[in-house]
Amino acid sequence: MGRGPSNGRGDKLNKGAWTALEDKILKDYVTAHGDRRWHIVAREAGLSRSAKSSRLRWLNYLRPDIKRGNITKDEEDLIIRLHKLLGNRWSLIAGRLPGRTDNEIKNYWNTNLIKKLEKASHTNNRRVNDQTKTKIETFETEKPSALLQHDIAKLQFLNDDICLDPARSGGRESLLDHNNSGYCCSAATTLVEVSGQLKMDFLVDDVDRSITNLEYEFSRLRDYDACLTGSASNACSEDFLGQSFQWLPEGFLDNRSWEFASGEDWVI
DNA sequence: AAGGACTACAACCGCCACAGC
DNA sequence: AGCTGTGGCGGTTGTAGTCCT
Repeated sequence: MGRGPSNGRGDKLNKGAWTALEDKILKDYVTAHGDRRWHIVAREAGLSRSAKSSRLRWLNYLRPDIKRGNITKDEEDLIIRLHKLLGNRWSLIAGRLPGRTDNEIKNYWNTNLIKKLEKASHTNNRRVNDQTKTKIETFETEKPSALLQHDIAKLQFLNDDICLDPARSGGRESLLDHNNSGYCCSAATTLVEVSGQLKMDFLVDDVDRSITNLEYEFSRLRDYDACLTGSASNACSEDFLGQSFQWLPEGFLDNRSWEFASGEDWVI
């Protein structure tokens, strides 16, 4: 039998479920001294717990701003959308759901949403052509600002995938996640020019989630657009400060009409 | 009522990034 | 430049509670 975990003083560390007394000790200590330097917290609070265990208990359970209770429908929708954009980056997703922890969202995803989405996907897949998994969704909108168009076009350069040939399509790539801020968009995959019109295709590979995701993704584009044009809130603007746009000359897209390409194989 | 299957979620583990030395 | 300590993250496990037969 190997040596058990220790707190540096030779004391054997507790593992497993936290007791109410341990919770109280930790909460009182962190409230008084702050939640930094966890090795000091663990040592000085008088808990026979590791720094890691103490930190996790505080962040996932004892923190005063934790929201207890069931995940709401709105929160669930947001989790699905964010997961579509960010993947298993639970801390980023949690950052967009006040009072929820990454662990809670991860658990909710693994125990509820995976099954729910698999079931929905199975149902919806029967509605589409079984020869293809990738769909192109129509999304009509008013013309975004030139600056946003500019940035979308920049993306195409970044991906080395700008194409004016509608036969080509790009892969799903991050659009706005320049600094791991969590603001990314996987929607703008292909920019094409057809008969003098600029079109953007949204490629989706998950039919049941496509519409809500496209709405969400496009709303993120609009948020981003608002930030660029100065019409957004400070909080939003701060997320995009310091971005630079230099791949296309100003005005490159200004005089083009703007729409999103219609899907050819979308089946309702 | 018993016990096996399933669910929910707290907690742990291993890995990585980063700062300080 | 390399080492060490620490914090943070995502994956996984353990287990209590619930459901089902």
